[in-house]
Amino acid sequence: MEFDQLAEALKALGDPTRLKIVALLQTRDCCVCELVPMFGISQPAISKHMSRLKTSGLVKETRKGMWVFYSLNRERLNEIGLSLANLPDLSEELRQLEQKGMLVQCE
Amino acid sequence: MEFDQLAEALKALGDPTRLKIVALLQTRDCCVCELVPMFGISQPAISKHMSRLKTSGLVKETRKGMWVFYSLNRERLNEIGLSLANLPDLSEELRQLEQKGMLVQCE
DNA sequence: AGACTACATAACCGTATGGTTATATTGTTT
DNA sequence: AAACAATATAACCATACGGTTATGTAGTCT
Repeated sequence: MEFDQLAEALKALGDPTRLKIVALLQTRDCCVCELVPMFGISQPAISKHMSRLKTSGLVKETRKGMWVFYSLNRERLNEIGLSLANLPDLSEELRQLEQKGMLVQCE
Repeated sequence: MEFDQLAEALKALGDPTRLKIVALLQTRDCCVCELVPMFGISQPAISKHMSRLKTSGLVKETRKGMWVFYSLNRERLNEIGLSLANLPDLSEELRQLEQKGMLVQCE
């Protein structure tokens, strides 16, 4: 995964409310009206959080009558964790920069 | 790890520049003056990024003469990855909320 | 059709963020 | 001591963020 995309995903997870929502969705799917009383913030606030989680691929929505059920995209969450545990090796880029003299080796 | 603390760490990683710095530090320690030309942003900008990474425990600094070498705290990075892969199970909290009737079970 | 419910979107607001330039601060060198 | 180099801090700025209230939209139920 590219840095920009991974950073975007990490930023989506880097909010306590969204992080807890993701944890909740591990247990079971939830609709917005369930999440509102849990977090004590307004319905639009929850909607925006869900929208952001959806944009970064962490959550899928399923319309069911009036309700919109959000479910966790476990593969995506797993992928982010793996990317974080396995960040790209930039030693080659470092070597090239050093060769071009663009990199001062301090010490 | 608590949600707030983990979210804080994820937010620290949720910036492309900082994420790439962390990846670079996997290869070798760097001082600020090396990072500046790599990213094409100002020295204070790099300093602030390093400060933030240090605050969230992802990076350690070692003063060596004029330079400050930053090194990756691999344990910390690992810990964050593990926390993300192993988010708390909130099923008990969900159950309690349902018992109190504070949670509408939709459908 | 009309009222109601769940959700999304819009407009707004205070604060955080990521950058800048200017100015300490600290160590090195002559 | 004076000049210089590397880093940090301060002050500032535009944009992003996380919340709010108000309003639109779509499905449900008499």
